[in-house]
Amino acid sequence: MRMSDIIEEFIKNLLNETDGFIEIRRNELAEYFNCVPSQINYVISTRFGPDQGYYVESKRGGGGCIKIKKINITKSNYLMHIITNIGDKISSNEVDIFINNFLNYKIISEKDGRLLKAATSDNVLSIPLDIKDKIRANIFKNMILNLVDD
Amino acid sequence: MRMSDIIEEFIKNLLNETDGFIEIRRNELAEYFNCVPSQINYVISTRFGPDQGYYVESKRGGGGCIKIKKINITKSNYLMHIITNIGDKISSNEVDIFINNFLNYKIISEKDGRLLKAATSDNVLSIPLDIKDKIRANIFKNMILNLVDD
DNA sequence: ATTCAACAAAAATCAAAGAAAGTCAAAGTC
DNA sequence: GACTTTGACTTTCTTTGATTTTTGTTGAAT
Repeated sequence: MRMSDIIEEFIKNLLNETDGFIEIRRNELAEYFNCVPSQINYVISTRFGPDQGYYVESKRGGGGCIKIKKINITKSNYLMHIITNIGDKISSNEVDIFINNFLNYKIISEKDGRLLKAATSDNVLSIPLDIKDKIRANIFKNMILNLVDD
Repeated sequence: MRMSDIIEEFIKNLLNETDGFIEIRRNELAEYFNCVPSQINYVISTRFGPDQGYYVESKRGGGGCIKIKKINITKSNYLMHIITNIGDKISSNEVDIFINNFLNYKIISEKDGRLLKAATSDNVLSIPLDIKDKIRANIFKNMILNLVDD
């Protein structure tokens, strides 16, 4: 398992134990996991962005820290937000993260998750790079639209 | 016996031992068999496609891997039958007919029908004609695979 | 008591290196 | 001729580390 995944899980566990709000010391966390501090930034920027339903704030300098808040969302709000905020291109990895978050928030079922993945994964979409991410965005949005109200 | 056949058998054995789902490291496997990594791709693409009842997904980069899932055919041979009989290309119209039939026979839910449609419709797949129907077949088959067992 | 400079303590950034897997076509086999 | 094997090259994702930016602290000068 990747270090990034472990850290991600750790943070999500923390969030679950604390009603959705935590404050972490970047350096402490990095030391705990025996990685460089900037890895924490990597994890946060790839897995805890606003599109994933998290609000992040931080402060540098002495006593600095990173605050992460899990945004409370309703299903249709959230999905609509995603749809309107996805640009006209999206990578396989980004879609993956979205799907995982949907599952996390229990917004979609496991089966819907599998269907979304099956339709957007890189293996399945074996088309030229320059259009791949566009088509993926298309498919993804269209599918999500059909999940909004039920 | 050919190398590819040996690898194929090896993977199938793994799948049998693990309830039909495995995660492999391409490089490890290649090293184990003393072949070039891309041979693994060859084996997978010729023997573990949707037509053979396997769903495959993978991830690159550090910690990457290939996941193979065997779909239990006996549970729902109708859908499997469809998959194996769709060629490597399919039009939007044909897909629609399939979906309607599925619905008619209550093989899938309304929602799944909508998702299938959303991912395969012609306006979503705005790619050159020569590859469009191929990609559609790919998406369709892989989605159906994921409807088979639950 | 206030101000300012120097220092220390975080966190952010960004690019390079590393670690997988994918692609494609040439060469080899049967 | 169809199927396999091989390998050079590409793409994707992660890890690492040097450098920068921001914030807080301390202590001397006014």
